[in-house]
Amino acid sequence: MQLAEQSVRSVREQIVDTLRAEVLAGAWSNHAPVREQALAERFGVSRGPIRDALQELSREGVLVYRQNKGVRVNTPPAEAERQLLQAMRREMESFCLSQCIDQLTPTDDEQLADILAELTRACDSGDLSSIADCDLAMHRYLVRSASSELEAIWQSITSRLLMDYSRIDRFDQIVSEHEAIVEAVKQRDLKSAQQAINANII
Amino acid sequence: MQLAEQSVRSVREQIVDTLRAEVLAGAWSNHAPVREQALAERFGVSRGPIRDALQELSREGVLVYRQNKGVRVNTPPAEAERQLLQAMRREMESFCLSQCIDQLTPTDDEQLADILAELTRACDSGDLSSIADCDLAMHRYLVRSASSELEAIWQSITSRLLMDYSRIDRFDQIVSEHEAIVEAVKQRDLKSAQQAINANII
DNA sequence: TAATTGTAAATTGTTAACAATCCGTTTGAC
DNA sequence: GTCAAACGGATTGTTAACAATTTACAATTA
Repeated sequence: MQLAEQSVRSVREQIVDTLRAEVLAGAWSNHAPVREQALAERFGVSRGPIRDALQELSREGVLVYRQNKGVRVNTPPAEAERQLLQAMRREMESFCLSQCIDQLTPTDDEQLADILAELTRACDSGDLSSIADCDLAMHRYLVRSASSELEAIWQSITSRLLMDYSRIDRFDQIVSEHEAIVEAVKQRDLKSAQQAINANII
Repeated sequence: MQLAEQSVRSVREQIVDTLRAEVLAGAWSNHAPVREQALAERFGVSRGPIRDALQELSREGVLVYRQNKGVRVNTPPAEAERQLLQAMRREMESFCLSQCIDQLTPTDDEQLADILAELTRACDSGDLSSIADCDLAMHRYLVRSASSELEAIWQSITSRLLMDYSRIDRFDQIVSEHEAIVEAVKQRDLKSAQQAINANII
């Protein structure tokens, strides 16, 4: 894992991550169109990087793009699609765990613990955007540890699944579920970790 | 299915489709970097739409983007990843068939027959780029008929899988496999169609 | 020679202006 | 009064110029 590479993130990446967290946290309406100029002013850049970010989020499924009409927030998938996407997400994360769990180092354990701590803080304060961010960050960490190649697909599936993130009310359960994941991973117990992941993806 | 919408394709979409077909057909080296200016001149547009297209293909997994260094052709996935991606692709296409097969119309049958005819021509002439294009077009048609939402994920999986497309030598087998798919779909025989799809995805 | 520094060309990243398109409103004919 | 065409503001799409970064190569030094 190259920390130096990751700490320098492009303007587009930062905008993408910010907007994604907001949308998945339910902070945006899916009726009002998203205006490029307004976002450009908010982030203090021109429309170019904004368009890049919106395009990426559209490809990812968070937003929907229509020619000459800009983007809007995507709608949740139909139930049948949702079940398929969920099955695929479980399959991917189980696979990634099996690939990476024996190669993780104490450093990785610390990073996961850090994410868990931040998730706990976010749940305490009830900051939905931050909760969504931390929740996904932990799963993403495990996926990325196994294969950066699969990360984009995972993100695409996850983004489409979590459209109803704002309905969460049991913050404590989120924390305990992720504690179980971190603990099982720390023990290098593949079966338990996969179980914990499956229990968390509902 | 809105044909009017689809027949008007944006500049970016056309460039994306053209470049994807070429890369998947093995026409590009994965050593030489891709230059934006050269592509802009080739397509007769400015670098803007080219950058959009390259970004989309990067997100899709056909190309790999590195900050300030442009893009290059992606490398094939490791064997373990390839197997996962293949399983996911099978799962998706089986699902999409089950969703759409009873809602297809004779018009859809004709469209599939058209794609098959074009695939046959492409195999006769040995045009790898066109073969890749037609092969994917048929599968994409079925996926899109079930859910335009899933199309992007399917494309992302498929693009990463087909990196070794240029190694195909048995053109006649490609045609017969797709004939089986079209026939089973025409009969609205879900089981047979799923079998034919699975046999084709290897 | 090998390693390092400096420099210029090439390339990507960003911006602002301009063109094309969309959408609500007005105008006008019937 | 109703409908359709035309207008105008707002928004997206494209372009070309400029800024920042990388890369290749020459010059310098140990």
